[in-house]
Amino acid sequence: MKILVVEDDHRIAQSIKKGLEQERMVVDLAFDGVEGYDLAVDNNYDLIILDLMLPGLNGLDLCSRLRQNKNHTPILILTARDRLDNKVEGLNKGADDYLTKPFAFEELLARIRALTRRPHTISETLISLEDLSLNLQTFAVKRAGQEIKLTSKEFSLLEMLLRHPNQILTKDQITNHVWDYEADVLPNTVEVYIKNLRRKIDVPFKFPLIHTVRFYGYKISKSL
Amino acid sequence: MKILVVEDDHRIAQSIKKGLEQERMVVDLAFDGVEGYDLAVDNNYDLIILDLMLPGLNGLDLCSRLRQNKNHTPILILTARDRLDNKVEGLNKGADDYLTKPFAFEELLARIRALTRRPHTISETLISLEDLSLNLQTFAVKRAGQEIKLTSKEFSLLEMLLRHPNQILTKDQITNHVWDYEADVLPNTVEVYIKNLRRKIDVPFKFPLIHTVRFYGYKISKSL
DNA sequence: ATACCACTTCAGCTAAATTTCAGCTTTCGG
DNA sequence: CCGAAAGCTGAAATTTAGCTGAAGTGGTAT
Repeated sequence: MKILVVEDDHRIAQSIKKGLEQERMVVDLAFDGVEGYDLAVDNNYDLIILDLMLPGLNGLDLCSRLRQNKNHTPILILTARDRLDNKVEGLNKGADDYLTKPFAFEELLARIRALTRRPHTISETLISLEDLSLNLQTFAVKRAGQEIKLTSKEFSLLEMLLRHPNQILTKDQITNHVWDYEADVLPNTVEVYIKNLRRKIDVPFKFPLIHTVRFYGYKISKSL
Repeated sequence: MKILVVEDDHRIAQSIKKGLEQERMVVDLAFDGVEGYDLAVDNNYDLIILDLMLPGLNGLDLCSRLRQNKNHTPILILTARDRLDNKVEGLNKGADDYLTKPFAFEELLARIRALTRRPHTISETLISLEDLSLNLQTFAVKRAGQEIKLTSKEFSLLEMLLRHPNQILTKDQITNHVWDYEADVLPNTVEVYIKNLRRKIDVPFKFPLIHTVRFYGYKISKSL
């Protein structure tokens, strides 16, 4: 999966790149519109992530130019929350989806998955580990056949854990994925969420799935 | 169910594609007439949705060319409201139905169902959940044997909920289905409609069917 | 013109989710 | 066994999504 990110804010661009690479995607960066346009026509990307406010060539124009050239690469637009009116215009110019800043990385990932998956399959909407399963379509969470109600942050955190089973995730990685990049959350916040998650999906059941790895972070796995 | 959408406006094309995929249909897109014609002859679609104003080869010509080639795939034509005269010509050239822009997605779905359902069956005109039923032919709504009067938007919203029972629908999904794609409604509008629907179909009865799932949306189901 | 009706928006309220805090427990090297 | 750092926890404080009564808007029938 090869993705082009056109975004002049280096901090956001880098954080997207880092996050996507962690998901085994290949990421190219462009910091202005012209550079972005050139890369887009020279390469066959699976997806273009495009900020609207760009030096050089603005996002909307870049978008319509590509479309005029019969380039149908899916385009995901990033826009500031107070400029929602751009949404309509963007979708008019040929963009496929949009996301308002600031966004949590998990949200971005969800959009990317939606735009790039070729045909729909059931397996993509259901992730599970042992007797725990999580339905991304209905947001239903079950363990040992029992339905469990989670809040949205809890769901998002559990989703991230389940997408990286048997792997240690640091509190830092977690805050970067689950919270938006402007949020400045304490490590303790993650601890609290882990605690609440455990209360719902671990404590009432025979064995725990979420494990603390002192000094490193947390891990979801069958044992140890 | 495999459907071809020939539409040069990317926003409309994408919104149709996204909506139909949610209904478990497979959707191919073509952005101009020639591309559309090629796809249509190479694949055996169950339905073709065709915009009239197209670059390359216009919709009416595409339509008659297919018919000349003995391709009898049902064709649904999209046309601007102020060009209703096209309707007659379209139907003459072999189209099976037409829809004026802008349309609400639920309208489109209704046409598609009409064109692709093989034999008529009762089950297709009556959808129900528990003691609530909804007749698509007569637009009659009943709960516990009692007739209920709904406005057209209320009906449309309830129909969408009932077509996806036990499944959470976000406010965004709802506005995309029930309102036309040019509408720019606030999330609160959906809340108000839900409230009015509840007043009519939930409050006067023993147990509620419409449930709020905080942060995610609404769901119609027997319980929880 | 007038009254009605469906539809949409608004502003204040309520309740739930989120975040922080302060004190507690556990772990681990010496 | 002790002290320090890391993690845990219950509850308070804060923020935000959703609810609601009422008002505004535009179209249509009388």
